[in-house]
Amino acid sequence: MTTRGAQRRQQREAAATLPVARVAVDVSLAHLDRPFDYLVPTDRSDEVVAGCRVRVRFAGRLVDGYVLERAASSDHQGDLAFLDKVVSAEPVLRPEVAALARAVADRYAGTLADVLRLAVPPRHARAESQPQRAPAAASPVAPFAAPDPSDWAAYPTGSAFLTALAEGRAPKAVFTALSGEDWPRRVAEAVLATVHSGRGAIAVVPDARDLDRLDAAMTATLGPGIHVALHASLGPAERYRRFLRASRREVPVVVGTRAAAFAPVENLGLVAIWDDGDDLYAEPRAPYPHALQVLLTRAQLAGAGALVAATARSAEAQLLIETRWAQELAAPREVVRLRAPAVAPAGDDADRERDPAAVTARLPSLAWRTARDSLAAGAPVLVQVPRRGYLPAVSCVECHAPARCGRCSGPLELRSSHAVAACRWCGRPAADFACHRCGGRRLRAAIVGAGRTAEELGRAFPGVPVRTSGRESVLATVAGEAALVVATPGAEPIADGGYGAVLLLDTWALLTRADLRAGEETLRRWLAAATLARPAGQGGRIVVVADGGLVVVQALLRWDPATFAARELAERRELGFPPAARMASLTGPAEAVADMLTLAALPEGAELLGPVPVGDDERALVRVASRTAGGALARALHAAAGVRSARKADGAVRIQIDPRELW
DNA sequence: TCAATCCGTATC
DNA sequence: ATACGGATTGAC
Repeated sequence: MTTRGAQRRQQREAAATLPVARVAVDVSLAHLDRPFDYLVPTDRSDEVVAGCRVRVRFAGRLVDGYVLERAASSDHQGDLAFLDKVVSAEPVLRPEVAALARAVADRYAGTLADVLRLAVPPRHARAESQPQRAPAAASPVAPFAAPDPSDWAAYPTGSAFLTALAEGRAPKAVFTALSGEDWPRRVAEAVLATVHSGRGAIAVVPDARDLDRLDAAMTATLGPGIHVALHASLGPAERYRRFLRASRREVPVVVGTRAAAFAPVENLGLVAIWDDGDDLYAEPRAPYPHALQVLLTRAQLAGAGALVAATARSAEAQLLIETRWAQELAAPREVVRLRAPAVAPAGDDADRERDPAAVTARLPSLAWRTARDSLAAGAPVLVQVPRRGYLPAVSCVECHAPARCGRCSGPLELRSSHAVAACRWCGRPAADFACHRCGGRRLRAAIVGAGRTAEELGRAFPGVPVRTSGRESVLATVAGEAALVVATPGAEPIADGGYGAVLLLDTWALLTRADLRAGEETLRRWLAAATLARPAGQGGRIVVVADGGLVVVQALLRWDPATFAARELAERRELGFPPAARMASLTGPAEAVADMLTLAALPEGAELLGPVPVGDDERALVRVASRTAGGALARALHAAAGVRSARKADGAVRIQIDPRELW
C-alpha cells in the first residue's frame, strides 16, 4: 500500500537547510514542462547541488532529472517525495545554461527536457571520476597584445571591436571577412581579447573540418590548455571528458560544432559563429533550434559580446545590423576589390538552357581557358559542382526567378512531370501563374542532372592530376601545384598559396532549388569557393557559368554580399518570410494538425497557410508579421501541445519555428 | 450501505 | 506509465 511506503519514505529525514530540490525531470510532455519539487535526504544534502543529476519517482516511474536549485520551501500543496537517487554531485547544468535552455525551449515552442538533451552530453562515469586538472587561472595564458595591424587594419572598426572585448565590454558585430581571410585566426584573436578581460568565450563552426582549423588557430593564438573542442563524433567518453573540463572551469574557452552553443562557459564575454548560413547549424532534433539563435539568446542573457562572421552574409545577419543589434565589421570597397579574385561570368547559352544536363559536358571556353592558364602557371584549379538530388523546382521562363505562389508567396513545385505546379505551402495550384519579378506567365521545370565532371575534366586536361573532395571523402588541403580539384559545396579544400582559378559549374542546380533561400545559399557557396582563390593582382580568376545578368551573379562579380543581403532581407519583408516575419510549421496526421489549430489561441493577425499533404501527413504553416508576435505564437502552440498531451490525444504534431528547409 | 470498478486527471 | 479521487455500479 502506498501510504505505508510513503510513510517509510517520510521517516527519512529531510536536510536541515534548504530541504527542497527543484528538479527538471526528463519528461518531454508539454503539459509537464515545469520544475517539480522533491525533498533532499539529509545524508545526501552535500551532494545535491544546483545542476547535478538525480533520479526521482515521477508518476510512479523512475526518471532522470537535474536539480535546478535548492530551496527553503515549496509551493506544492501536497506531500513532497524524496529524491530517489543522487546520480552524481557533478554540477553539469549550471543555472546560466538552464536559463538559456528555458529561453530556447520557449522560443521554439518546445520543452525544457528536449533542449537539455541537446545541451548536456550523456554522463560517462569513468570520465567523471578522473582527477581534475589545474584550473585555467594557473595555466599560462598568452599575453594579450594588440592585434597585428596588418591583419585587422583592413577593417575600420576591427581594432575597436577587439579593444572593447579586451576591456570587458560586450560589442556585437557582423563580421564580413575579406576574400582569402584567415578567419580562424581572426576568431581566435577575438577570443584572446576576451580571455584577456578575464572572461570566457564560445566559438562555433559548421563542421569537423572547420573545427580542426579553428582548433589549430586557437592553440597557436592562445597557447595550449586554454580551450577545448567539442563535437559529436568524439565518442561518449572523450566528449564528456572535454565537456567536464569546461564545466569545471579548467578552461575558459569552448570551440565546437552546433551543440557547443550550449557549452558550460562561466562569465561569458563572447559568442562567435562562423558562416551562420550553413544548414548544419539547424539542429535536426526537437525543438530544432538554430545555433545562431542559441548564441544570440545567450549573448543577450549573459551580457556577452557577439561575433557573427562569414564571407557571405545571411538575411539573419543583415537583420542584426538593420535593427542595430550589431555593428557592421567590414572592409571598405577598395580593399574588398584588392583582395578579391577577378570574377567573370561565362554566359549560359541557348543550347545549354534547353538541355541543362549538357552543362558539364561542354565547359564554356572561357572556363576552359582560365583553367588552362592557371595550370600552366603551376597553380591548382578548384571546380565546384553541386551535389546531386535537388528537388524538382519550377521557375519563370523569362527571368529564371524561382516561381512563387500568387496567394501566399510559397514556392511552387512539381509532383510529377505532367501535374500542374502547386504551392508547397498552401497547396493552391498555380494555374494562373504570374512571375513576381518580371510578370512572365510561363513556367519551366528545372530538373537538374548530375555532374560526372571529374572524368570529363580529366579528359579535357590530359596529364593533369584530378582530385575530388566530396561527401564521402573530404580533403582539408591541397598542395600549391598544378592540379584539378573537383569539390562539392562545403568540401572545398584549401590550397597552399590559393587557387589560381575557381570554376563554378552547374549553377542551375543551386539557382533553381525549390527553397526560397536559393539566392542567399548560392552566393554563400560561391563565395566560400571563390575566397580560396588568390587575389586578382596575383592572378586569381573565378569563372561562374551563369547568366551575368542575374542578381546573385552580379553580387558575386562585385563581391558584394552586404548589398545582396540587404536586398534579400527587403524582399523577405515584402513577402512575409523569416527572419522578417516568423513562421511555425505544424506537421502530423491531418486530424492531429486540425486539433492543434483548434486548440491554439493564435495571436492577433496570425495567418494560416494550408494545410497541405506531406507524404502521409499534413503540414500547416502559421505566419505572424512581427518577432514580438512570434513569442506569442510559440507560447500559444506550446500551450495547445500541452492540452493535447494532457489529453493523450492521438497523433503527434511536430512544431517547428522558422524551419530553414522551407526557405 | 459498501466494496468493486471505471474514468478522468495529475504526476512534487 | 501509475496512482489517486470521485463517480458509478451492483450485490446485499
